[in-house]
Amino acid sequence: MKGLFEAVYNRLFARFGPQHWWPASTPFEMAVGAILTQSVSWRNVERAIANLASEGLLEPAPLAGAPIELVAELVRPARYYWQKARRLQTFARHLVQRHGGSIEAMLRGETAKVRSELLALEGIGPESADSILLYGGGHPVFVVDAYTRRLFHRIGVWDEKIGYAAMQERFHRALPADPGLFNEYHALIVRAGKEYCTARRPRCGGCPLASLCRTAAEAESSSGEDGSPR
DNA sequence: GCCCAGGTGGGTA
DNA sequence: TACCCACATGGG
Repeated sequence: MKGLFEAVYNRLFARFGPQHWWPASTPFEMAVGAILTQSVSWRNVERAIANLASEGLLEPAPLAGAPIELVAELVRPARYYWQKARRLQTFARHLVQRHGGSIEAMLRGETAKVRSELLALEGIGPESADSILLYGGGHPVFVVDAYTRRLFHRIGVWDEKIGYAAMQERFHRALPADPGLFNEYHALIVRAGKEYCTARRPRCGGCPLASLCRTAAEAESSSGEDGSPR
């Protein structure tokens, strides 16, 4: 591991410890969560997953065969529910038709091949595909997301408008291709992001990365010049 | 009442 | 390539 990427990891791990990701009991449930969590808080995803479980739909074949009206109603808490119901069934049907209903079978393939297979499915973009590869299949692929973009932008590592592939490449260059490390690092970024690095009002006080961070430094200095009380 | 959350796909210039 | 928008719930 090199430079800033190593320093950030060490600080986050020292503060938060192991995150035990992904929060799911099977690879298929993990993939369902990856689709449902798109632009939605995890709390709402948990409700949707519990609803699917209560109807026995956390398996590829039953989910693939269920009426879309039922699936949509069950995943309603996860927002965009018609769209996500369709995406879940597209994924489940792909597993049934191409892999005997086994996500493990699909994930046994070579990384680049499985990735392009996932990306070809409706509703699975780079982040969802990489999450499924890493957290569902143990492939050495670093997952980046909105928190990663924001947090490392505020630290001064890259521009706010950097794309997914460019961010991912920076991690792949800086880190050894270790799935265990990638797993923990991404989870730690999300943990820190939720707690300290939110979009509108970051809470830099107490953030383990504050001494590396421009936003935190600005908040600190401006409190002594312009924006301060009295 | 307002903002935002572990994105993706489709459209336009 | 670079933006813009639809999708459409629940919590702080």
